Amino acid sequence: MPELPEVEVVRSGLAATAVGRRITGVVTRAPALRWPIPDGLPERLTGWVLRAVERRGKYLLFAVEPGWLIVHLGMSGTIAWTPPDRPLRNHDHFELQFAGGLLRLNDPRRFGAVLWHDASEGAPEHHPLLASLGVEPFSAAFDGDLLYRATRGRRLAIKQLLLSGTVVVGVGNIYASESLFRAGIRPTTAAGRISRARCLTLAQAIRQTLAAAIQAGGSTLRDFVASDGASGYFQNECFVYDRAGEPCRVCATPVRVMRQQQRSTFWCPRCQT
DNA sequence: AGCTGGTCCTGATGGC
DNA sequence: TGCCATCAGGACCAGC
Repeated sequence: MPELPEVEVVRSGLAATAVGRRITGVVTRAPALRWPIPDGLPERLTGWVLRAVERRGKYLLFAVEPGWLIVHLGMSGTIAWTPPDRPLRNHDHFELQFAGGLLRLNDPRRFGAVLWHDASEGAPEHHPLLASLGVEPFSAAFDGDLLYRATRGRRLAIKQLLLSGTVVVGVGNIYASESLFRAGIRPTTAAGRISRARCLTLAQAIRQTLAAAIQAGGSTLRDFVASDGASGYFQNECFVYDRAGEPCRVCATPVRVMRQQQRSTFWCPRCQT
């Protein structure tokens, strides 16, 4: 489910509602998501005030004095405030308790992650999973120039390069199709054959697409909700994603769908060349 | 049965 | 030949 916009919507919701509150308890109800949930989280987290909720790519970072709780929502994860009297649902794997509030992580497919990065290991950027991520799309480091340099010599299709997260993070399957549509670039184009000018356009399209999605509260295709339970509505604003056979919003040509690396790619054969 | 928002790992390939 | 970077496919999992 969650690509960068959805994770950012969750992050900003938690930054506004959870930061500054003291953690009163931690409950782990599953031995593992994608990886084992580390032992000792209750001891590491309980009693500390949550200092910040940050984001790196699609990872959420909950900062407390001894370190960072790292959470990834995978394909199907949600983390939201839950009434204290609400019975456990299936796949409620983890929870953070605060005075007067309860955050529950629910993840049916268990592709997500709950991990710990100790302050003694330095900044969380040094965590093995975060160390080799591409740049943040809203950082000054990300522009058409970077995209141009990073794509030279690459024969991989641009859609797949965007999904890989090695150049820029946060662009998943929905926003890769949407960004390429906005940039007018065919998803199968070899990354290394995209001109400098089109790299500039694409970098801009990526930023615009992600920003618009954040503005819309993310995309709720099935089950995404923000930390307050709200659905996103960017799916209604998509130009191509999940619109196979429907008329392109720009030229009315039927939107096409194809498979790239086992993932659906949606595109307009007329607008994208 | 086949599809779904992610991404790590493995093994194959290709260039120098 | 060997080393490296790159790339494709499989794996994980539940729900519809």
